[in-house]
Amino acid sequence: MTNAHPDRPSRTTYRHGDLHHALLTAGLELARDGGPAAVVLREATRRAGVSPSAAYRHFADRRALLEAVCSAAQSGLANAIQDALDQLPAANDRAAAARAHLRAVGAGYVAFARAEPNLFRTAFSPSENLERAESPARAGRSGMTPFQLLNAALDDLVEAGELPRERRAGAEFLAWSAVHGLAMLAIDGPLRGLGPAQIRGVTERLLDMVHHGL
Amino acid sequence: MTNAHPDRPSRTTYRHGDLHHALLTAGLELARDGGPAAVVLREATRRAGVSPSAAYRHFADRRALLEAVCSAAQSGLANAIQDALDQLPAANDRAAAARAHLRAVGAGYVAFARAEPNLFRTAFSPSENLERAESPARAGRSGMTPFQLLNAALDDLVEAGELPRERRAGAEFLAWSAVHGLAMLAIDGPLRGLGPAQIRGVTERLLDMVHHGL
DNA sequence: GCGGCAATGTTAACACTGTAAACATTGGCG
DNA sequence: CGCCAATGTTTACAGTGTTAACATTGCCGC
Repeated sequence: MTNAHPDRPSRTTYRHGDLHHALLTAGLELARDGGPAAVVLREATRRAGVSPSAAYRHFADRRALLEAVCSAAQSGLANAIQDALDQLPAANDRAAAARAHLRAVGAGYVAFARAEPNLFRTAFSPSENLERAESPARAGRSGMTPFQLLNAALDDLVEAGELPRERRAGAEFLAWSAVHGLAMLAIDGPLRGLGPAQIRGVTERLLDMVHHGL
Repeated sequence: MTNAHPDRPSRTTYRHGDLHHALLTAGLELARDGGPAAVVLREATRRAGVSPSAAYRHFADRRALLEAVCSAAQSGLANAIQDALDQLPAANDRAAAARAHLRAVGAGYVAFARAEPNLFRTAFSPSENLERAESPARAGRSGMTPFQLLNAALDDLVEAGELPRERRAGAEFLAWSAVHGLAMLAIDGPLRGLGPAQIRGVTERLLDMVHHGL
């Protein structure tokens, strides 16, 4: 069981063609079912049908690959949030729409953590990481990173008159803290055992807390 | 630099005496300056002045050692919270005291994360972990785990009439989510660069949010 | 007291990892 | 068309977790 993809079509050309992309894809696959610790250089090269050292032509070291995978995972998170936003019904009440907007961001965040716990863990694994929360590599199809999607929702809340402008600054950290913490509890913590409906319930309550407390 | 403790007093007896404890201590030291990934069996045995395989007489595998270290780290977190509680001035206002009680738990939590980021990361690293949030091994000098200290604070809040009893159930998850998330942002996230005073400020604001939103 | 057993450590080995240096191949540019 | 830079391979080394076979010795029952 050392090789999940024993004999890949075993390319005939000497050059691979798009090894960088192949390694990233393999790494993402490894992360999806194994978390950050499972993204291993040699296994990635194996799946790409290439010798171990070949990876060093495209990534400085294992850490560099892991960070690329991590960015891809954050991009997936951004898409999950976007999914939640897309399902938002068109509302005529501006204020209610803004509130729903913020809630959808939180709900999408937690939903992704539950659907892809290993990718979620990977997205937030390496230190020196979250710092660049706005790197384009972390963006989803909307072109925005999870952090930016959250900020947009908060801005919307202000413009809708639902959040006093003087409380806007820093609010993203409060909201993010709450949602991120909940996501962690939901996949690794005491909330792990709960079913989807219950998780949704706790999430709603937490979003209430954020809304009232912000 | 493969061995930080080159020639330990190199015991004369064949038996070590308390290898289990020595390994755990070494593991904790490794975790303190290197995080969960740095707690490595062979290095721990080296520091204990013992051969690599000896560890297997006391821990099933590396994971088992890591989990023991993790419990110890949580115990440290419990003590940090207790420190914050101990510094609480004796108040005569029951309600204010209960509010301060909860805030102290949150503040101690974040303070520990900032003071010992690697231990904090270790405390919450292995999956299958937070589940047993009440294991005695995770308790601090008060005999309570971080989770139990939080619950006690919330109970106090109810008894002081500051939290409606019907909103008590599950409140621990909301409060924990917020504080835990903030702690993560403060050590690995965008809040990493902030100074102690600024972190205290954000923490206060977050605790306001929790208090108003609970 | 003492003999043997079970607990504890040691040695040696295996399979795996990341990484570097020297070498091989080849696409494309002058 | 020939050469060079980019890309991939081979080989090697140090480090890791883990196991099996062996060594030592504290302690418990006779």
